[in-house]
Amino acid sequence: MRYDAEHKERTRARVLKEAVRAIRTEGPERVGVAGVMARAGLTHGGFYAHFSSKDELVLAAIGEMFAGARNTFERYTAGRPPREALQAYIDFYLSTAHRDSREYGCPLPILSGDLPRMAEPVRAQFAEGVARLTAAIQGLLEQLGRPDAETAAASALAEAIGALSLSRAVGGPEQSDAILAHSRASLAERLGLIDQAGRDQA
Amino acid sequence: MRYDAEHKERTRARVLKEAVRAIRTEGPERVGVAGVMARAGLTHGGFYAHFSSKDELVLAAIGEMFAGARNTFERYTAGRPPREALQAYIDFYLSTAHRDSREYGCPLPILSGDLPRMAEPVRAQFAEGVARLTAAIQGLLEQLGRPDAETAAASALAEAIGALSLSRAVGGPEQSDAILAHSRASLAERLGLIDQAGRDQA
DNA sequence: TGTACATCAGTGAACGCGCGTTCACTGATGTAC
DNA sequence: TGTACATCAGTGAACGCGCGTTCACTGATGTAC
Repeated sequence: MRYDAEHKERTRARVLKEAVRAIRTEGPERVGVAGVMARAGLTHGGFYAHFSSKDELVLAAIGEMFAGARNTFERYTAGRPPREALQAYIDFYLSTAHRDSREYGCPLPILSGDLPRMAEPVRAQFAEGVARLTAAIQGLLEQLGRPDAETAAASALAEAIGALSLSRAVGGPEQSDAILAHSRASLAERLGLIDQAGRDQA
Repeated sequence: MRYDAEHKERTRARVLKEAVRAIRTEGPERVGVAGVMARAGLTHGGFYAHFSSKDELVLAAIGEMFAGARNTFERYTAGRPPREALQAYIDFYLSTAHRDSREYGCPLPILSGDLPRMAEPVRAQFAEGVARLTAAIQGLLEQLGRPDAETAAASALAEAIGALSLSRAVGGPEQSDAILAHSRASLAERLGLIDQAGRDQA
């Protein structure tokens, strides 16, 4: 290699990072090769030295997003007792900050609408992401001794994703804040958490 | 007018109907003027006799979708006692039939992902649709004597939308069916309904 | 140490394609006499 | 009743534009001697 061994890899990572940003901001159907490359400080022609097609880029970028989501879950829950861990993750998930920063948020609500039209490998990643997160929540609920942990986990995840999607879609800040607050209150009650922190933080 | 008075109106309705179909199937960003016109049995040039732009078409089509959704809610709830009405609507909403027929389903999960990128009038329609449906569910819960009807209604709607979105996004029929079943069970319990019908129908 | 060479990440012009929109036109139909 | 005319919904070629992809090239860099 003429450039040092990591050079190309670093460039690829930069392009990938910009692709993630673009998917989050514009949606997976609107990402453009030229735009992503320009934001990475390159011209569009060089793209094919790193990815064989736009579809491959999107697939890789979505993989990156799910890796990030697993990280986020870890960050909020690792080393905490189950009730506190659940509380922390839900408070984050249904926070106005999460709603407002599509750039760093959970990929599930961002991708769910476009997914039925996407290629199989992406759908498989998504399905695994859902299963993984549901299982993680279920695990916490089982530690709390809940007998219906599986149903409760699936239900909580569905509500969290639905509430976040709605709060982003609805324009007015009041209506949007209310959607998040109602779901935080409901989840706190259903899962036996304390809602205080959640309410105040909003 | 050279053609009888209703001729143009009927054509417009046909184009609009195809636009609704296309938005539901392909998503609002993918609808094409030429495609919609072709499905309506016309050539693309004639489009501008009916709509001044593609954006106007999309706006009108989405209006149509929300009108349909109000109809659907009425159909499942009108003339029924509140508990039965709620049960019927939720059973419909979280049915595999609803999941599988994007062509006739609720516009909220279909549009929520694309909405943050859409024009103001569309967002206003969406926000009104959410408010209306939440209020209708809240009304039923109040008739059932629930003190926290507002929170419960917002929470139930969020869960229903989230579960439907996830069940559509996830590929495998088992995982998808399970998501619906869990949310039906959870909502039935939370709202004091009987889940039998829901479980069996899936 | 200095010079000639080989490599290959990145450049930028060009391609075919589908899109939304425009526009001169056509021809089926209702109206006037 | 029959004929000439006016209307206008719908046609289809053309436009400019942005897209994903290709490709001949360039020039900064590492290697060989």
